[in-house]
Amino acid sequence: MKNIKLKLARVEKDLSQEALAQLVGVSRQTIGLIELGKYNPSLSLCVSICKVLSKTLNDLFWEE
Amino acid sequence: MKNIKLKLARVEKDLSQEALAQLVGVSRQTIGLIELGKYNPSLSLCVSICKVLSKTLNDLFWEE
DNA sequence: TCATAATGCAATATATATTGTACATATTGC
DNA sequence: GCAATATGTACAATATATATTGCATTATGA
Repeated sequence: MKNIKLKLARVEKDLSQEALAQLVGVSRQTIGLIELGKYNPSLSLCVSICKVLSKTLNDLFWEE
Repeated sequence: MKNIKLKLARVEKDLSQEALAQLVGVSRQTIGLIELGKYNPSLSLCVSICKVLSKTLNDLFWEE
């Protein structure tokens, strides 16, 4: 399932996938694939993304 | 850093590492190593653990 | 319309999570 | 103290996240 919440949080900060990737320190594809729900990031990567986007794990990665 | 919160949540449910591992569908070592903070689980594994323990990602894996 | 940036997508390469097995050390109940 | 169970640890093997590159497609703005 796509991660819409991540995409929204990124766009809210006016960041491209590439810009976010650089801030987080991963490749652009990694961000793209996570948004597309095509894989399963590590916890530390999720945490890094959250911090860059000023969100928490529950905000971006928890589905009720 | 050790994941004390995970260990507490597990013990609260009166589960051994092995019992939790079986409920989650991973090996005992994986649970043990996560509690010891020796690695970096995948998001889907974190979510599975949370669900078994009736917690959320922020409860178990978010450090302020 | 054209140029450019942003994004999706695929193949291959590498790093690392996770497993299985096995053994050592703690811990707990008797 | 002893037996049984729970936990830490090590190593090799495997699965999978992530990187790299390159190209196709879709926006977006002049």
